[in-house]
Amino acid sequence: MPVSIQKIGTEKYQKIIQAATRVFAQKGFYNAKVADVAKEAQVADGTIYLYFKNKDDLLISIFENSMDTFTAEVQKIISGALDPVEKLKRFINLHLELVKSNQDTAQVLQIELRQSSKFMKEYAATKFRDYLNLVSQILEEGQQQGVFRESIDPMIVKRAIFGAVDEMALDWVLMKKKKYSMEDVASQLCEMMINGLKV
Amino acid sequence: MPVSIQKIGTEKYQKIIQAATRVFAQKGFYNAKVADVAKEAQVADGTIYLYFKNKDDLLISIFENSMDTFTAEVQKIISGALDPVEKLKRFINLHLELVKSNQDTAQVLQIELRQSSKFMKEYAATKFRDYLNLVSQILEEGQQQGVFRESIDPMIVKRAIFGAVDEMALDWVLMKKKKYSMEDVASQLCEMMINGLKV
DNA sequence: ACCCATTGAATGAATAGCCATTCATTTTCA
DNA sequence: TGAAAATGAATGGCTATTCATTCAATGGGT
Repeated sequence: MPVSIQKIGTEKYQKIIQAATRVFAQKGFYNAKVADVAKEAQVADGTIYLYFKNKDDLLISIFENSMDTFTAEVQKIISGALDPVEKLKRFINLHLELVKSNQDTAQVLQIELRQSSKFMKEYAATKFRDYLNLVSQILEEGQQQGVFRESIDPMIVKRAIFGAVDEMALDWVLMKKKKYSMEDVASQLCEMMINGLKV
Repeated sequence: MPVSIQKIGTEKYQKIIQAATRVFAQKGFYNAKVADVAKEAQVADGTIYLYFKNKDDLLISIFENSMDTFTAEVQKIISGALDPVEKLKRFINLHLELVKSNQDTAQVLQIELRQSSKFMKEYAATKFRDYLNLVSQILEEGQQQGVFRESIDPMIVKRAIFGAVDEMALDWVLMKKKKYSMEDVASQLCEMMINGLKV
């Protein structure tokens, strides 16, 4: 039986997605058994295949499920008539916040974004680009308004900013005993980035 | 037969390590067969096991082999009586350079280590910390000399800097058609970081 | 110079275990 | 009561690892 679109959003579909997210984050995609996911979701092994084509599809679905949401959330919070500096601050804070409150998902995304088959990489790249472009938008806006230096190249710098923020977020999540708070991280990042960009 | 220490550095050992690096970068650790590595190294499957305990050991060895070298190289170039700003510039340039000229290794380190077992993650963390601390050293030195702001926390910012630089490097490597040169990347990064840190 | 015994390296076919996926059967529920 | 959903034991494919065998180099004896 094919996996029909109407199964998405089903209670069981969500339960499995969430279980898979936890399990993949915990053991890594390749070390996780489908049976592990089934057990975590309190479901029979075969049930997974009523909702997902195969193990890969499970990973792709996790990605799809969350990436759009994250992009939309960031989009929402930075849109409006705020000044670019404020937008950048909000972006940094929100990204950290999103990672913090979706730790397992964040770990899975990180992994999926970077490894996996060619198909997935290209597929993921598109969704990822949308997210990244939220940053370059801010940068361009800042340049137009004369608050950010003209010499910076938004296409390059968007990645640097993302890299810094995401590395911090993931590290903070993976850190056993928290040596500093997420607020400290946010303010340090904001300070450095803003000063690094301003005219 | 155990893998004796004296096999390390052997011509065949190196040949296998290099083949494995290429294959893992190409197909990903979990999708690569030991037989693939053997073929790439022009060696029989069984021969691999004369030099490495198992497939995991191959991955760990790649990591060990390169991480120390990289750390040493960076250490060398930033030591000496240069000012911290110059050191930071050198660090950024060298890291980019290292990734550029060791693309397969960089991919294996970045991508594969993130998704590997808990053991490897913790093992890798040590070597990685050594590398990161080269950055915080620079930052502290800069603060002592009064060129970098006191308000920055080296323990936090070292990771942000690494994140930005490494994300750029990896992205540049993975990018099919290069939209910009590595020199552009370096100068953009330097500009942003230095301005972001200066008093 | 030649022979051949010894040793360690290398080979690759065979093994064995793992685990994704299937599907005959059972359960649920409308 | 029958269709849909769920189950989980059985299957089959895949591949890491092993190991009996082959190969090559060395050197001691003639």
